[in-house]
Amino acid sequence: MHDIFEIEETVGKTGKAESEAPYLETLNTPQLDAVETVDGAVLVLAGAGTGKTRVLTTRLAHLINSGRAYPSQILAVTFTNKAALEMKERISAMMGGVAVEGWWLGTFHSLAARMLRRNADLVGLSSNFTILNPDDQIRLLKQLMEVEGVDTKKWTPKSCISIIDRWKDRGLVPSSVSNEDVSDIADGKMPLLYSKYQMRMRAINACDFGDLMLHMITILKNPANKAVLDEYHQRFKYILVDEYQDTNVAQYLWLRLLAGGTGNICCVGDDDQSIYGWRGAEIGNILKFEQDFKGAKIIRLEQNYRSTNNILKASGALIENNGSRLGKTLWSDQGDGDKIKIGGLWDGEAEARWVGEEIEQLQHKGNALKSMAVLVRTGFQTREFEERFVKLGLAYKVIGGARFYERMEIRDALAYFRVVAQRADDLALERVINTPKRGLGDATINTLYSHARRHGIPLHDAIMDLTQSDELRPKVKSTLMKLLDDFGRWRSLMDNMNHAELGALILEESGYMSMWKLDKTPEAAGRVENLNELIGGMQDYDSMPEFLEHVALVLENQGGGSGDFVTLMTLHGAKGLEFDNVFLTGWEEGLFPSQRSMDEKGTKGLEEERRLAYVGITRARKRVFISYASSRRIYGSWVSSIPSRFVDEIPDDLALLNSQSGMAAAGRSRHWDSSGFTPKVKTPSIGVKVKTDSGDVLARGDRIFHDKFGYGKIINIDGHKLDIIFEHSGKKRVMDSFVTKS
DNA sequence: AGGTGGTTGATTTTT
DNA sequence: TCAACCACCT
Repeated sequence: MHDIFEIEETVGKTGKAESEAPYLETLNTPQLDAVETVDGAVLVLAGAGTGKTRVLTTRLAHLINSGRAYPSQILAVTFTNKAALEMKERISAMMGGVAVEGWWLGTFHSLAARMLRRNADLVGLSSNFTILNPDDQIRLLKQLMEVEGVDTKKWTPKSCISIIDRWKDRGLVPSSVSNEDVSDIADGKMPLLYSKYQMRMRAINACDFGDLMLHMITILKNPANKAVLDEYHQRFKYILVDEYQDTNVAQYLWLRLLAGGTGNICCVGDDDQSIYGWRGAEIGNILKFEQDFKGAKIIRLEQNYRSTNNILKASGALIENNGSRLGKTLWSDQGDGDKIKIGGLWDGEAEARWVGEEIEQLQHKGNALKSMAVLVRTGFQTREFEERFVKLGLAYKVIGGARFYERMEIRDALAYFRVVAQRADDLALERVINTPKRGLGDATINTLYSHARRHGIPLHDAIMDLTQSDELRPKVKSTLMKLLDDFGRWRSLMDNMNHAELGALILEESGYMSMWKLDKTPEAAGRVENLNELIGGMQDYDSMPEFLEHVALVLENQGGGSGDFVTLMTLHGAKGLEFDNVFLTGWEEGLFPSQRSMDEKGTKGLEEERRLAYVGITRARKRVFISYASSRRIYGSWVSSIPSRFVDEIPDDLALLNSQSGMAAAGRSRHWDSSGFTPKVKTPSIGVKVKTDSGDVLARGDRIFHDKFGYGKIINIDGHKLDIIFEHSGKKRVMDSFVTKS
């Protein structure tokens, strides 16, 4: 499934294993130390390409082979399903094909869900609770915001749900949200909304991702549940954690509670690769590991088996600009290799052309397209490369984007299954109650919902109530009764019928399948195909609930397929992967490092951006190309920028620079042959001055004042529209009539 | 119920 | 620029 990528991993070579165990022989000294230091707390600081996964899997195998623990006594936690699968495969291969089913090896969320299903009653849930996706979360919160009279235009449900998510990431339940955490967002009603949200979730027997961790913490730290904690302490003799730098506070608390028994916990990670702070990851977890786990031992893996020394030195020089790090220095015995090529280009189009040319040259020298990746900071940047690659006839694939389980028809089908599996799943029921059309409009739904909320019961039960009364029109009433009847019948079939067959039956009997079969829009055929694929895929699971759990927790196998193509993706998406040739594009101040990160998080934001640059460089085995453009179209308007500070942080002696004539060069003395460039004739059409109705003449670079946004600087002029970077609210496009010269 | 025009606002993303 | 969303219309 991930045959196109060489997953992060390189094999150690120079082992001197004292033990007879053959799997230890290929490890180098620190790797061996990391595998054999089994007792107590251990932090393995594993730099990029130093054999992290190998250490983790070998350690797991070693614990079992040496008789220290049975597989069922080891808790091994990863961040993504891909990493968990990778570990399972390797372990299985290493141990002669043992079956790993039933082991406690999985993602934080899947393991916590497994625990929570056994103990759901302790937090007022039943064990068949639904796991909501972000879309459901937003819809639920939106309903509550409307009930509380919060303006959902001014404060979007999406941004409000992320506040709740961050609270959950920090392990905060509604009652522990403190005053400092309250802002004027949602009229200061966020704590109220949070607690209503949790109440409603309980009423519909549902959890969001954050709850999986949060509820388990609540259970484990409650003295009344000491027996539960004791049981886990007895069970788990050893704990292994991957990507520790990405854990949030809740995950840390969960780990610490579970490790409280034996104290044998081994975390592997790299503080320099912490790039998920914006979604709650707490780099402090790895930085203060020694304080958190008394007597902890830190082992550094610094020999890199992936990249050339030039690449390692460049990334090392860059990351040294960060303040708080544990610190390590990567080295390799593979020689210096090529210098980094830096290209300064006029605009995004020229940048895409340059990258295209370099790719073709590499190709002529015998490099396969799949050895190359073009990495961008933000999704929209891929477009210009795609256009260029299409022109050149270069095969490429964009990784990331819409996934199978996010397609509309798949979600609808899953919503039917969810209601069958768990009748209280309001959000699923709401989704399909009138799909296909059954003549149930907004008015009816609102009546049902207000009844449900008033009585604190799920929608499903509200429908049962109201179909016993005369509040609804007879037509509506009979439609609803028929629907409940259908769901009841499907539910009763669940135990006796094959779940895939049942799935097909539901889609037929509900009329959902025929809705698409009769649809004559161009995409309808594809949707029918997708639905059939969904039914087919269900066969791989043992039951309907197991299938739904998989869908809720497991991401799509992205980027599959074979063939030779250039990979295009974001820097975040590239973490954990490696390529011979890596193109790092759009290295401009404001874009990378992103202005928004710096505005919102200051130095912390900048340092995370720098770690992102570090991750980017260290993806490369042989060659790194970095490019920046002096102007580029962003959201329709031209933006000029200077080269990223990160470009300057690459030492001159490791890089060669060429920039298109007339451009300000980033570094001073680096030059490589300039024959590769054709000077660009056309310069982007950018206005420089405008006269406002009030008679002011505004020019690019002027400092201005805007009634709503305050002070800012004009970066571009397009007729009477100005692009301005405001000191407090970032870049905005405004009309000149609202602006005065300051 | 379905279509339309006007406004808005826009990273990074896994589970 | 462009897509998503909503209010309003047919």
